[in-house]
Amino acid sequence: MVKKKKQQTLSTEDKILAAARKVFTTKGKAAARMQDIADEAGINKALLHYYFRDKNKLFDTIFLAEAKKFFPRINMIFELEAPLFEKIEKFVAEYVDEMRINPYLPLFVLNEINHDPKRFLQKIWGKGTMPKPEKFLQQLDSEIKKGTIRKIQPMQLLMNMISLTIFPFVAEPMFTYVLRMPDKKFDELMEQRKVEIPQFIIASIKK
Amino acid sequence: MVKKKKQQTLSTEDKILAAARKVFTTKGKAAARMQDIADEAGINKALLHYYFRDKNKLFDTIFLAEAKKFFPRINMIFELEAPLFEKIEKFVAEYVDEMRINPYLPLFVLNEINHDPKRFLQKIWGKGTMPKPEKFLQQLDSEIKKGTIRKIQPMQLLMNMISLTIFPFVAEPMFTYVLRMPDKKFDELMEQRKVEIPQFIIASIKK
DNA sequence: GTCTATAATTTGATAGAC
DNA sequence: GTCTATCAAATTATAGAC
Repeated sequence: MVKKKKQQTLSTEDKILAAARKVFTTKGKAAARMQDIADEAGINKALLHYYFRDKNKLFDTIFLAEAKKFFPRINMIFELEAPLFEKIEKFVAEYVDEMRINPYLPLFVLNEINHDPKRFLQKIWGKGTMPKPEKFLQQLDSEIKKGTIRKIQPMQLLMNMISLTIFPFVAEPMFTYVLRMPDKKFDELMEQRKVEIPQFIIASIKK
Repeated sequence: MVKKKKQQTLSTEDKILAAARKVFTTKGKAAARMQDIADEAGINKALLHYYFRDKNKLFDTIFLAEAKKFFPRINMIFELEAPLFEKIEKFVAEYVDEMRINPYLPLFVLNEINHDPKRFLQKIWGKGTMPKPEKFLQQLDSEIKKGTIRKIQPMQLLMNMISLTIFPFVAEPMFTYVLRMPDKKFDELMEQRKVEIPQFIIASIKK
């Protein structure tokens, strides 16, 4: 018995959070209006300030929650104990699943980090969750020495893996336009990529 | 004799454009302040409005110029008449060079498109420059049939190529932080990618 | 063309009734 | 907790002198 709510109706706080999430992630922090959020939540501005003192506090709450969906999965591949190819498959599948649900996620997070890196580093990201890529990079080194995969700079391979997985979601509007692709077709392609990306990587590095 | 300017000092209009470009691309449209731009240009706000009627007009001027640096190169690979592997190398090298000079470029463009796709499609992108990927996709099909490269969905390969090339620049702040990488090291890695990416792709698809 | 001063508008935030 | 009304601050835009 985890959830106590018996009603389907959300609490005011939850309505605000859902509305704020929608407005902030689609418009960005600077362009988001407190009035937009109030309208979206079906309440008035004063109530926003009652629950969350000001716009910055509300934004931080949302951003932190979204960043937690985005980053821990990168961490995961660094921590996970598994054979290399299995790790790659798992990483790609998890990320694609997350982003098919929340396609706005990477662009929102990357953009806000870019606009205010210091705030992000100091206030948002606690030192406890600092990712440690060393283990994964060492695993790559070790596989190269064993001769399982061809010689390649581990850092480059890591970048390739992350780029292949995340970028299409960052560039969705561009892709659907440049390639004249309906949203449904795009979503199908993303689903296929859970297989396509690991295949592409492994075909490139396996000896 | 292309450039007529004999003085090193820029015209007021050029100073404004340079300042606006810097402020818009680093802060984004919504967070950019006319005062910031005036300060950066070393003039006052009134003069901004004298040269460009309002913020929207100024922004459109900047965005259009930046988008033109970003998109035509995608178009290039669609139009170019060359063997496949050569095309890939050329595409990657051109893009990486452009983005090493303007690392902010892809995130700025993709973000503003995302925040207002209709404005972008209707006002900014003329139908004349509409990219036509068909030729490139057909070339891939043809190479697969010839047996030069393994079976792969052309659309997926195209996405892979673009993702590998552009994403690191979108995610620079994340990479330099997560991988604890000084800016100089990042720039070195990007230079290497001009070779690394074509190698990575070709190793994956060549038969 | 360029400036100072100021108007007009937008927007975040608060006071106070219910 | 929730609302209406209002204030205060920030920001775009203009008027008018030089």
